[in-house]
Amino acid sequence: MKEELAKRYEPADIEQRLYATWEREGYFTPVADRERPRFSIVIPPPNVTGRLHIGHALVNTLQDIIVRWKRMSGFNTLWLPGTDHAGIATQMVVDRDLQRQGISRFDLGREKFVEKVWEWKEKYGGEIIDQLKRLGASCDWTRSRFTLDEGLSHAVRTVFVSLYNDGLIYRDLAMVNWCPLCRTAISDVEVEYRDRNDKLYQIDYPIADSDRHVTVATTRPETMLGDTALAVHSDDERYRDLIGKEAIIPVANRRIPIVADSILVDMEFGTGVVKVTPAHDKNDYEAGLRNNLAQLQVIDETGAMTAAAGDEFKGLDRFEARKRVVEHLKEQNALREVKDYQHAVGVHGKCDTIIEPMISRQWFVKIEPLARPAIDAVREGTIQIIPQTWEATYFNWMENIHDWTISRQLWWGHRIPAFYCGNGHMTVAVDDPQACPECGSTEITQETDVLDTWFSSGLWPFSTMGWPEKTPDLETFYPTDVLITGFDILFFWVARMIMFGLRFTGSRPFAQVFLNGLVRDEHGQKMSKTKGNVIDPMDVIDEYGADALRFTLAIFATGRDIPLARKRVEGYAAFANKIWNASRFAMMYLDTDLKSGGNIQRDDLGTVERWILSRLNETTREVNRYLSAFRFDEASHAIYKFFWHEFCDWYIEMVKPVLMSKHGSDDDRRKAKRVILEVLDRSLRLLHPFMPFITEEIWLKLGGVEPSIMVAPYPVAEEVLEDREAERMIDAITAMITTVRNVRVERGFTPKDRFKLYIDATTPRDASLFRDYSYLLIELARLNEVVVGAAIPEGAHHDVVSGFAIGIEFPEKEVSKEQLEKVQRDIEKSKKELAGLDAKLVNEQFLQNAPPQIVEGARARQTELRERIAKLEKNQQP
RNA sequence: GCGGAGUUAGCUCAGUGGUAGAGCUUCUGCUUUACACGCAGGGGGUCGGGGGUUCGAAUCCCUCACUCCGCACCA
Repeated sequence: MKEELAKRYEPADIEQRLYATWEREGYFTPVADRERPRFSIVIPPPNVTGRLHIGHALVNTLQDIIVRWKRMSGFNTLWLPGTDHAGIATQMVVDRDLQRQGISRFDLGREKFVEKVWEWKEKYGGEIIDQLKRLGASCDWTRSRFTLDEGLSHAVRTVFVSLYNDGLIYRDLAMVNWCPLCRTAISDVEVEYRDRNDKLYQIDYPIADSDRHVTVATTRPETMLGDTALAVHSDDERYRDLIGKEAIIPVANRRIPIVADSILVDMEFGTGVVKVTPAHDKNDYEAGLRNNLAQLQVIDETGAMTAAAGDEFKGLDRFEARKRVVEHLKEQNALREVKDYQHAVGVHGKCDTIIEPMISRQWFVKIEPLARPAIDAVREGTIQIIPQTWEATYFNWMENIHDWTISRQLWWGHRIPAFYCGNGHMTVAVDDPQACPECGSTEITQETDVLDTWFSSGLWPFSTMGWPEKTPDLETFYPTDVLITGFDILFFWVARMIMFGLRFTGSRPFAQVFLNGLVRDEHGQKMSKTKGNVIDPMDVIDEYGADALRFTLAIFATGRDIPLARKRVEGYAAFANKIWNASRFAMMYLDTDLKSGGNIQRDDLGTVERWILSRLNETTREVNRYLSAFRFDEASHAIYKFFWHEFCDWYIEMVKPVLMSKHGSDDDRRKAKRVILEVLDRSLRLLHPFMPFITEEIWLKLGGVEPSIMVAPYPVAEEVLEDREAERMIDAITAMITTVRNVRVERGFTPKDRFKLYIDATTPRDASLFRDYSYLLIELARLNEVVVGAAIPEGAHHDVVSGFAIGIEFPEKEVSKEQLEKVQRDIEKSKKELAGLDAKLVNEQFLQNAPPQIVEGARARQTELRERIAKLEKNQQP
C-alpha cells in the first residue's frame, strides 16, 4: 500500500499505457452472455479521412460516459465504432491531393481514382480512430465497421432494391440542387442558405410590335438568356392586355410569350411582372410545366454558359456572364435601376459554392410513406428525443418533408445497383446480373451514379450488426438503447435512421436520442478556422490530459451551446490534480488495501465518519439519477462538489488530527483509515466514467478485487449509509468553524491568534457531541478552548449558528469600526428578512394555503432570526 | 413569413411556486509538510421591461424589447 505518488498528476505518463492495457485485456468487448441485461450504442461514424475536432471530442466523451457507467453497472455493454466513407468530403480531399501533384481525376479515370481513395483510406483512415483512443473511448474495436465494407454495402443494396420494388425509389427528370464545383446533385438538406448583399437589377423588356415595355427585376441577369416567358397575374388590370402578346429579351434579342400565372406572380410585389427561366429556377420550372414553356438550359454542369446562351457568352462562367449581360443592358439602355439587395442564397454546405438549380435525371426516395411511421414513433414515445424541445423541430421537418434526391454524380460511394443493357432495359438487383433478364443481352453496364452517403449511414445501427443476416450480434444488441449525436444532423442522419430502422427491422433503431449542443468558443462564437478560435482537442489532451478535457465537456454539456475555453480545461485539470493529491495524502497513512481492509461496521463509526459516508451516498444517488436523465452537467458537478468541497476541504482536514495521532485512539485511527479507503474507492468508481485514466491509475493502487476499475461495480446508493443526524451535527460544526474564521479576519486577527469558543447547546445530547468534537473546532477554527453549556460572557462576540447560540472570546476587547459596521449590516439584513417573515406569519391566507412544512420552516427561521438579532445587538454594546 | 430557444453576479451558465447558486474572474490574508493546479475569507445580482394569476413568482400566464437557431423564401 505504501506507494509514493508523484507530487503532481502527469497525465501524459499514464494515459496511453492504461488504454493499451484495457484494449489488450479485452474490456471493451462484450461477452457472449445473454443472461445479463445488455446495453448497446453505435457511434456516429466520423469521416474516414477526418481529424478529431472538438465536436467529436464532445459527442464521444458523452457516449463513453454512458457506456462506462452502464458497463460498470452490470450491463453487457457494446459500443460499436466505425467510420463513414463520406462521399463528397473524401473525394474532395483526395482530388485536391492529386491536383497538387498536377493530376486530374479525369486523367486517371474512375477505377484508378477509386483505387487512390482506398489507398488514402488505408493510409489515413486510422488516424481518427487513434485520436478516439487518446480520448479514452471504450469502443469495441474488434467490431469496427466502415460504410463501404462488404457487409454494409450488401445492406445498402438490399434496402435499395426493396424500396425500388415497393415503388419508393424512382428515377426521374426533375429540378435538383446542383453543385457546379462538385459537379453533382445534392439533396435539399445539404443546401445552406447564406445572407448575401447582392444587387437587384430592374430590366426593361420591350413588348414586341409596340413601343411599350415592362420592367422586371432579377438578381441573376445572366439567366435572362434562358428566359422563355414573362408572367403576369391574370387579375392584374395593368397587364391584362399583354397576356398572349410577346416580349423581347434585351441582349438575347429573342421573342418570348407573355403568360398568365397566378401562382408564380404576386401582384403586390415589385412590378407584378416576372421573367420565367424554367431551366434555372425552381419556381420557374413549375410555372414552365403549368404553361407548357420551353426549358432552355443556358448554364451547364460546371457553371459555365452553354451554346444556347449565345456565341458571345458560351463557355463563360455564370458570374462572368452576369457582368457581361449587365454591360450590354447598360449599352442598350435597358437597365432601369440597380439596387442593393439583401437576400439568402443557397450554397453547398460542403464547399460553399452557390447552388445552380438544374434539370437533370436523378434517383429519388418517395419519402412520405417512410416519414409517417417515423413521426408516429416519436409522437407515441417509442423513440424519445432528449432534450424534448427538439421534438417540435423533428415534427416540423418530417411533416413538410420532400422526396429525397439520393443519386450523386461522384465516383466514391455505393454505386446504385441499377443495370442497363444495350436494348435500353433496366434491372435493379442486389447481385450484379450476368445478362439482361428481359432480352438476355450480356452487354450490361451499371449505373454510374453513387448513393448519398446518408443513405448508407441511415442503416448504420443494423447494417453494422450484420443485417440483413440474422446474426447473433443483431439479435443480442439490436435495437440499440441510446443514440448520442449533435443536433445539427437531426435531419441528415437521425430521422433517416428512424425511417429505415422502422421499415427494415420492424423496430426502432434506438430507444432514446440525446442531442448534444455545439461547442463554441468562450464568447459563444462558432469555432472556425477563419476566426482562428478553433480548439484542437489533441492539443488540449497533450497539455491538460484527456480526463480534464472530458470533465470540462461533461460539465458544460447542457444546452444548445457549449462555451469552451482553455482556461476552463485548466480548471478541471486542477481538479484532477486535487484528486491525485488527496489520494497521495491518503496513501501516506493507509496500511491496508481493499482486499484485506475488512468490512465497515457502521455502528462503530463516529459522527464525522458517518457524515462523510452519508454525503457520499447522497452524491452517489444524484450521479446515478442525473446520468439516467443525460444531465452530464449535474452529474459531474455533484462529484466535483463532493470530492473537493466535502471530502478534501472538510473530511480530510477533520481526520488529520486522528491520523497524525494528535487525537483519538488507535482504534479511531484504524476506523478513519478504513473510511478514507472506502470513500476513495467509491468516489473513484463514481468518477471513472468521466475521468477514466486518473481514476484507474489511483484505484489500481488501492488493491481491489477486480483487475481494473473499468470492470468494478458502479456505486449505488444504500439507504443504510444515510445519516441525517450526523449531517445536522457536522453542518453545525462546520458553520461554527466558518463563523470563527470569518470573525477572525474581520477583527484583524492572524491565524496564529487563538480564542475561546462558548457553545450554548440546547440538549444534553448535542452538548456531549460538541464536547466530543471540540478538538475539531479547536484544530480547524484555531481555538484554545471550547466551553459547552456555560454562560457566554458579555464581552464576547455573540452569534447564532445553525440554531446554536455561540460566543467567541477574543484576547482584546477593542472592536474596529469596520467590524461594527459589518455587524450593523448583518443586523439590518436579518431584520429585513424577519420583517418579511413576520408579515407572512400573521397573514391568514399564508397560514391556510401554504404547506405545513413551509409554515413550520418560516416559524423556525423567525425564531432563529429574532434570537440572532438579539445576540448580534449585544456585539454593539461598548 | 412559420416553428423553436433564450435574456439570472464582470464572464460562461445551472436553477419549472416557498430564505437567489456554481465555475472562472476580482479583492484581502496565508511558505497551516496532500495539493500555490493550494488554503481561508470577502465583494458582487431590483433574475431583460411592463402587466396578470397566487398567501407567495427567477420559476406559471399575457405583452413589449432584444439575441440566437431551424424551416420556407417574392422575382
